[in-house]
Amino acid sequence: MKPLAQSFDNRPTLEVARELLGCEIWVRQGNSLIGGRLVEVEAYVGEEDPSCHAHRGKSPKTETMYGPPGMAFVYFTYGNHWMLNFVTERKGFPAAVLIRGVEPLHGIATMRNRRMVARDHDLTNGPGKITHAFGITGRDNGISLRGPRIVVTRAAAEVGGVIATSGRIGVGEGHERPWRFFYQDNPWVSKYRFGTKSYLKSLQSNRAA
DNA sequence: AGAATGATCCTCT
DNA sequence: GAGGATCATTCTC
Repeated sequence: MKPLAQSFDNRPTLEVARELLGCEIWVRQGNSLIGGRLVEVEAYVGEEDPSCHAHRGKSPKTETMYGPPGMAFVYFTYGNHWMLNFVTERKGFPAAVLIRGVEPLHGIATMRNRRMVARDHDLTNGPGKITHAFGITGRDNGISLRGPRIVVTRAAAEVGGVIATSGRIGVGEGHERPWRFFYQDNPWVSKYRFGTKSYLKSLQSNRAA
């Protein structure tokens, strides 16, 4: 299980995001090993990006994003959910890739116990679902993605499928940037699609509030 | 299939 | 106090 090299992470975030598709994430805890393939990601790039949490500058909350590449940036949102990000670019430049969709490869019984859903493609087809299924929480913020607990590796074999892009989901200003990358038609891609009526509606309610 | 709603709580101000 | 890079459930057609 060979982790991605630092030279992989320390590049423009859009390149890293695009190439993270097909890579694998592995989480060890005790005897259990959970693994999956990344099928949907989003890039958040620098203080100039209005959707990036670092848009308002450095704070204890965003500090991990300013750190060296190859770390896990984990934060809490909407009362229930942890979000897992892959920190990119040089130390001091805040950028990260949000992991939104994962295709389960290993430890599926454990995921089912945690998630309690009827269909396997509901196990990990969304950012909050992934952290729940993999057992990732705020305790993991700032730890390395080169192990020992969490390891991100290159794809074991060539992964087929058409790669598509779209605007980012669930964000207000900046949503129009096509910085979401995913495998078209993969069942583990999250359900909320850019451009749907419900998505546009959520934008309106965000503005009203 | 699409739309609406409530859950629920960590982190910073 | 307020703000969320969401999810499951519960409706409606």
